[in-house]
Amino acid sequence: MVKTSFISRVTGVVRRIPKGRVMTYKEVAKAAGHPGAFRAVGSVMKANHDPAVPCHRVIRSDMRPGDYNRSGGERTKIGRLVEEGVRVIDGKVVRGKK
DNA sequence: TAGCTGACGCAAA
DNA sequence: ATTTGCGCCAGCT
Repeated sequence: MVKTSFISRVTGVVRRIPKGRVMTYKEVAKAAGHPGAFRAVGSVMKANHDPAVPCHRVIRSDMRPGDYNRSGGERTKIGRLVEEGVRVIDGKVVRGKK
């Protein structure tokens, strides 16, 4: 039972994100086969709250954490990323190197 | 069924 | 550097 190609691909990609690593919405959309569907990626995330899909590891291309939910937004996401081993400086995500 | 919104991205001003 | 407009797909009203 495959919801839609897009959702399956997106969830599959996000699920493969290793700990301490983050991927931008654009990268995920591209990896999912829809390089221009970064909007849909976000929509799918909130609509599909799958525990195996660490949506908090998906950030914006601006290096900002973006939003996670309406109850905390960036702050909640930042704390989660930091616990995973991702360095967040000045509200911006740093991928292991600077 | 149709229309609007949204956890976004990029270009232009 | 910041703001505005446009484009994209899926989900909700």
